[in-house]
Amino acid sequence: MAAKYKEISDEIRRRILDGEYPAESLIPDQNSLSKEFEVSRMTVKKALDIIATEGLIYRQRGSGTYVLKTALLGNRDGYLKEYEGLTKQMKGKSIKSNVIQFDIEFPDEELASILMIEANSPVYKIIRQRIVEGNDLKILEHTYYAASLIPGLSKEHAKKSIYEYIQKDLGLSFGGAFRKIQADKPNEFDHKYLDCKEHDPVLEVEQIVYLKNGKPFEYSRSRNRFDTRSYTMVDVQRDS
Amino acid sequence: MAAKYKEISDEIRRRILDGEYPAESLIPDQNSLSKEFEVSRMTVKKALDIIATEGLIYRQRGSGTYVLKTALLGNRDGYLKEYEGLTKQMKGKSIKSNVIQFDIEFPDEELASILMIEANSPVYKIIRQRIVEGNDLKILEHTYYAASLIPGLSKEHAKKSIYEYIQKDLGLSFGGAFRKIQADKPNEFDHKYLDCKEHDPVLEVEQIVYLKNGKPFEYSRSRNRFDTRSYTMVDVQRDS
DNA sequence: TAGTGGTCTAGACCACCCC
DNA sequence: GGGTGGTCTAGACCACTAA
Repeated sequence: MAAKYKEISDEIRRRILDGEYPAESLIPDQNSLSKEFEVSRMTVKKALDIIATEGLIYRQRGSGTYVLKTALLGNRDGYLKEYEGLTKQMKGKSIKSNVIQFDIEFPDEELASILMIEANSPVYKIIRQRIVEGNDLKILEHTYYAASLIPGLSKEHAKKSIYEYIQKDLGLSFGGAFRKIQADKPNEFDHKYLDCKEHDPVLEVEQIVYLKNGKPFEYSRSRNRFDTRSYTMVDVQRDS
Repeated sequence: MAAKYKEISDEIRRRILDGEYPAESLIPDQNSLSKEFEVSRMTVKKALDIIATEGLIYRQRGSGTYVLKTALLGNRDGYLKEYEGLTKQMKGKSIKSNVIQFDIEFPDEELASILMIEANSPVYKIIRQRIVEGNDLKILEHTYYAASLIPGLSKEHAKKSIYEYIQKDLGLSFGGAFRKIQADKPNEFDHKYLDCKEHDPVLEVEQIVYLKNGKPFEYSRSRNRFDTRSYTMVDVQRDS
């Protein structure tokens, strides 16, 4: 049983996306909604808070709650929730993972520091070429996992979805990620696996992914040829 | 008079950053905090919600609230809150703005659609080279403003801070932004104003910035030489 | 002045962790 | 079983907008 505010926010989001609450229009006030859903006004407000951080509505004291006409911008191409994993992110599309390297080794000083582990605590080093079918989209991922946190990882998992193994088989939850996006010149790997021409720029997303308890378990660099991928995000001002 | 939950979250954040609540430690439970600050537990929780979305703490039902050891990662280089404007973002550093072009013109079809204006509603077109002093950091900005929303913009404002004009003089507030980050090959402008070598990749941030009422007022592309700038961000999973 | 959203309370119940 | 955080309530007061 989900929380009430979650169910209500899901319902209101649906009404906006389905056009029952059209863009630019006022939606019912919080008192009406609390009567309709038979909850307290606080619970309605909490539901609206979620919709607001998603950029769908705009509230003004004394006036009401409006549907923003930008509410339907959604379905962004590379919407950056990378900790969902590429497999989930590209849902509906089939992904082929070509495992180029799968090793277990000791981290160098920098990597040990990033993953907050000791120098004698091993890490998995995995390089994969991911191919999104029917899309001509190729991605090159250099990934390290702390073996102490993600035990039993195998090349078989790497061929499918590592995140599925971590979440379903190991029962771990992700807490968030720290990311750096940058452009780079292509290297030999990129030429080979991304079909880069000699001077084609590369877009790299470097990330550290954390478990819910704050422990970093993954460090990765995901490289894309400049003309195949971009990252989009929505930033909503808090307050109001 | 700020809201209580805001004051409390500011105070708790300070305690974490100052080390009064050390990394990895448990902070006082919500009942203790509500007694200390003389507010209800709901208000304490709302304050902690803010700190949690900032990635400083981790809460576990039945167990308590911990300071994450990643809490001090802050001070990221190009932390992506671009709607603050470069001037504010680079606070402490002096910025020189070299106005390359300042025009008012009619938008083409695509731009009119992006800014949600009519084809006969004029826009300011501004190209600026921004130079962060002592940093050798150069940025090339191509910007369009809807003239109907940002009246009275002048070349003088462009030499200083346009955002300051919008916020202080016009009294407008920003609601958020939609961004796309991508890599690109350098063009003639980049060679000239970013000191790009012939094949140096460029990192471009394309953004649409909205006012609080959801109206888009700015479309811009900010270009940086690949080795001078990266964008970092923190993504925290909701829930828990 | 009526109606809106923002904040806050005091208390309640629940799910969960740890002892 | 005792303590934690998550949710929810019913009502209150306030700030603001609009008529």
